[in-house]
Amino acid sequence: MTNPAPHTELAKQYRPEDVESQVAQRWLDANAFHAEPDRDGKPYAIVIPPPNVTAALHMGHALNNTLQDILIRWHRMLGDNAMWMPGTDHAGIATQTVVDKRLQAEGKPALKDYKKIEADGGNGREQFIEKVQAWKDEYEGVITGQLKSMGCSCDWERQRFTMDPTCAKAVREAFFRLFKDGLIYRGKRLVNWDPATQTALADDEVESQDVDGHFYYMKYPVIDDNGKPTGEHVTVATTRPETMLGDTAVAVNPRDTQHNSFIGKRVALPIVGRHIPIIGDDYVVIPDTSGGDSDDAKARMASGFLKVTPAHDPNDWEIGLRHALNVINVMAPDASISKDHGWDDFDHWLQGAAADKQTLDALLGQSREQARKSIVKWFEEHSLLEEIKPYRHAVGHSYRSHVPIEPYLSDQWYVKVTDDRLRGAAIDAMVPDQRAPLSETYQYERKLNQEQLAHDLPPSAPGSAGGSGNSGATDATSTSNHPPAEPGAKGCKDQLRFYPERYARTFQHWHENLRDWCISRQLWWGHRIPVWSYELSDTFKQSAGVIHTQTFLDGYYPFEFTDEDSVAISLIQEAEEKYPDDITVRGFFTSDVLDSTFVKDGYGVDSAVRVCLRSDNPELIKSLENAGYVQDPDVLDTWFSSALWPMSTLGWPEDTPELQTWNPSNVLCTAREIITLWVSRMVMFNTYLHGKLPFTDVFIHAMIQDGHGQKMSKSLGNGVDPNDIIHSHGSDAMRFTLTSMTTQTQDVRMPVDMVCPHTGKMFTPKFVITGAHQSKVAAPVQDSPFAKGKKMVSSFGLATGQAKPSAPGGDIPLARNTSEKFDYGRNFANKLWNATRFALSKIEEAQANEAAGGEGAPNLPLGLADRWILSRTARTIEEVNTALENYDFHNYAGRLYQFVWNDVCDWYIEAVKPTIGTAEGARSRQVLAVVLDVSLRMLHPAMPFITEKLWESLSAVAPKRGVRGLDPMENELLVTAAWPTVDRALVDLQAEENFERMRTLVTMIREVRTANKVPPRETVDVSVKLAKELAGMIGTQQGLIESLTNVKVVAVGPDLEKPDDAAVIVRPLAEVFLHNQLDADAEKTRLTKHLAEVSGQVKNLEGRLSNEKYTRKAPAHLVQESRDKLAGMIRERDAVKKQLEELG
RNA sequence: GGGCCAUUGGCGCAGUUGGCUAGCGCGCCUCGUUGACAUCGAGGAGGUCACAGGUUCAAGUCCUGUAUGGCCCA
Repeated sequence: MTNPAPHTELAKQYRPEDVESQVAQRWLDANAFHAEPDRDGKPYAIVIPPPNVTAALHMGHALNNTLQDILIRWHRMLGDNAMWMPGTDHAGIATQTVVDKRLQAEGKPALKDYKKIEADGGNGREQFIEKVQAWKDEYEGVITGQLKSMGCSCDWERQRFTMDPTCAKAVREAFFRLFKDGLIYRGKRLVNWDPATQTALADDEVESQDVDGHFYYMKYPVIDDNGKPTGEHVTVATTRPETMLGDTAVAVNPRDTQHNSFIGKRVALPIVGRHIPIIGDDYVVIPDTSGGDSDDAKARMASGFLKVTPAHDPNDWEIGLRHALNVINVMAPDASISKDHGWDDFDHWLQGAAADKQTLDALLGQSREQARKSIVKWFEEHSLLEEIKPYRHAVGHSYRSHVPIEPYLSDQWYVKVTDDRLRGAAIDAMVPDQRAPLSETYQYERKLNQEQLAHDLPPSAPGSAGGSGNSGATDATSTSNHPPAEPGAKGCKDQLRFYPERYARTFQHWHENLRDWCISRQLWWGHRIPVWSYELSDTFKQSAGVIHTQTFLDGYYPFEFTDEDSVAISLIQEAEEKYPDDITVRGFFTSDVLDSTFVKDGYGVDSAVRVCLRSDNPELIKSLENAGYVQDPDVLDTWFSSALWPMSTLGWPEDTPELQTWNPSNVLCTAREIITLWVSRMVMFNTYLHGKLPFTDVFIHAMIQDGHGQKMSKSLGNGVDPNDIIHSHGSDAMRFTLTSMTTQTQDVRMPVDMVCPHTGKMFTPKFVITGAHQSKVAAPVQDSPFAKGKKMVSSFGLATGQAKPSAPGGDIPLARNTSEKFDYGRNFANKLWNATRFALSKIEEAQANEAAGGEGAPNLPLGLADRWILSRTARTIEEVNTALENYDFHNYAGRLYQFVWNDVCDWYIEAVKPTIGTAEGARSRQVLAVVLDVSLRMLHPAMPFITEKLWESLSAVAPKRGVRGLDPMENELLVTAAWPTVDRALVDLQAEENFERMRTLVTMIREVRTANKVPPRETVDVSVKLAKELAGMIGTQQGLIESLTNVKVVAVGPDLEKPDDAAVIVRPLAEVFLHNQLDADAEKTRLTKHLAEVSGQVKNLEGRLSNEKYTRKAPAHLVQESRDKLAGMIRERDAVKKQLEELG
């Protein structure tokens, strides 16, 4: 043992700041967190949910990582080969936005300036990415520092970042394989478009918010075959009048008897002049006045006529597909009205009678909000506006920029997650007892998909990873030295289990209702899509009839190529021969043309040759680019790389020892919002690409809310930095409190207080209401309640930029947050500290006496208290194990809290205090040492710093604890010491029972003393009346009872008479007489109350037992229990009654 | 609209397959500091378990409905 640290070094109070860095250094020096695949022990792995590099961690992360650390430390102590993979996520859109905002705030060139540089042929993209990279480096450092301060025992040597070369390689390979297998496609579809950041978003990046809007009722004139108005009108109802510019039909429900006669007629679109058909479609809501459902708000709002704008509404898009309608996009990417992004018939209809060129010209360039006003005004002025009704409805908003999403027609890349090889595998991966019966819709879709796959794929490898896709010519060669996946991912079936299990339903439901995943993002920060495209010439397009998506391919066309087309195509054919493993092509000249996913799925057609490269081959890329191929400018959705995290961090696609050892990992710890975003995708990718699950258990923990029940968020600045809590309470206190607060059902509400930077004192800040959600947050600037006139900035002020703090020590510094919730953990840490300090002092004292010629430790028998606490220890180990096995962290912490504080400190230490320093206390010293040792070991995963420190001291003072079954293996550091094992032989029912009796007597005596106002320091006489068979046992514990209650027990027995002037306390166990201490009034009050209680109980029990049904039907042992209890209660009642009578 | 969850002393929460006098922490009241700890110790007060029905010998726990709040998905 180096540097033994005797108890004398231990301060009177636990001061975390003195201990944490010192202990952390010892772990570091021992490289205690590092694991190697070839080490002994069962593999156990956790991959960290990589925090975004957008900002520092908050309490939610602190909880998340504490729980992972508990599991990892526990398994490390169990002797498993435990590895916790750390790292961070690049968080594409979030980080790009944050950096752009900061650059703007600092008045430096920002994103739009770099975009201009790029557009002008400069390296703007590269320059901007450098800025983001710098931000990433900064925050990666901050986050790593926070995790280390928290004591997270990550394998830091293995730390990864989702965009580092290792992860990038995995992303590249995954994209290539999915592309090759036909699971990635390019489609022209409506996407969720964020006009502010000008990128597509996935469905789950859209938040729906209720908005007060209106229903507008606009009249369109009906025309005859010659385009002449018939004088009739149809009234369409819409919440978005501005999209009427792109209307290509009006729809009526064929079952709507009042309106279906219009089907087949045509209307002239006002302002635009376009002639559009009136079609019949079931989707249209029948108005309540026309027989529709009057309980349906939509039926009450409906007019019977639906304007159909396929380019600007998802439902209309579907209708458009069903009726082969034209798709007219009337907006630019910034959601302003534009004729340059797919409004191809703009000029065509200008001649029409209904067109209003002047208005149209004015509309161009207007924002969607302005355009709405202009168009409504126009309809009003032309008497075509029938009505406006208020209507509150849900509108999708960007989770990042918070502006309303525009459904926008654009070309994007998709992962075909609806393929049975992905979502089917994810559902099959669930353990059967958590899998509900599949929905009928899903079963139907699945059957169709499986039939299609059986047709498309070679029968030898159904659904196999790395199997060939649905195009013939280019996929024939699919061999490589990469790890083979198990066919059909059979090894993944029935393995995935959720804790708590109700989240399995969320997982399943999500998959059954899945839509394909849009993975391209029009951003710069992220993994660039490894596809080079050659846009085929107009000559080709026209020959193929592929001018715009409104025309679907439905037959053969005489293709015509230009010379450039031919060069581009032959280059690919040569490259495919030269690099058969590393290149995959999709496009019109391959067999795709006959067997195209795009056409078959009705997603439109493609007009380019698209080449995916497995890796960057500079020579090949150069020749591609010379031939006119251009790399896709987009990057991948962040979750694409996150989905590979459990594989990429371990070196996939290389078949590394790490991958073999730790994939699948054992458990993923996360919050429930992540189930759909991340858990699902990891399961699909790991299963498909590697034939294994990413993890077998998913533990979903609570979310941390602020004191007002609001989610902690970066934008609200109501998140609490773990370092603030570590500063005010210490890391262990934070960890232990968080662990205790996490139950299986409830989210955690944590009132946040502030620390005044001028005085160091805590106070509750002033709150203000802010933002769209009316959130309650700490006002940006706060007055110090302690130092008059002094001010400070809140974290909300900082996060929103509403206030700028001065440097620490300045006029208006930033205030740290804190919460008195953490007092719980701090107090507990202090208790543990002092209990150990006490034990060590006693052991050292005794050792000093022995050295000075005192007695050696004799082979004394264990006393009652010793036997009791050892029994409790054995039980506690069992209970703690069970709790941890079930991810029941609340009970893990709770049991240990109770054990250490109530059992060890309140009773065991108090019981042995009089003797522990003497020769007869030698065994108790050993027992205390062992009990503390076990406590420290079990608490270590939750409170690593303090336990490591105390264990060091304990080992220095008492290297051998000397209790059979619980002695530790020799080890220098607690972090790698063995987890305690249970010795059932230590469970001692007799000792538990007798100690419990002793404890009851002590409590009785204390109670009657207090009730009769006996000063604590006064030693008084008591006598105890109790059953003969118990008298002997109590007699042996007499000294213990006396020392714990400061009394003199003068008599014990069954036949004692109450002395005159004695106060009495009665329980089923015994009657205790407190001599010469009667406070008659107090006694009367107390006993009267007691009598009422006991009488009530007696009545209750008599009632129960007189019920014949109860005695017949209830289990016999319960009936007997009731009888015994009743007998005791009656004795108790009679004794109390008698005493009351004597008092008069 | 669909799904999930919650409602237990002033506050924050436990309460396993129905079965000991419904627990814990904070707060509150009374008392207590020369040796582990005042970040403490001893004792105490405080709850018709949201509401209404039902099942059962027995309901905080199971079932149905209602109310309120939260989250997720449309």
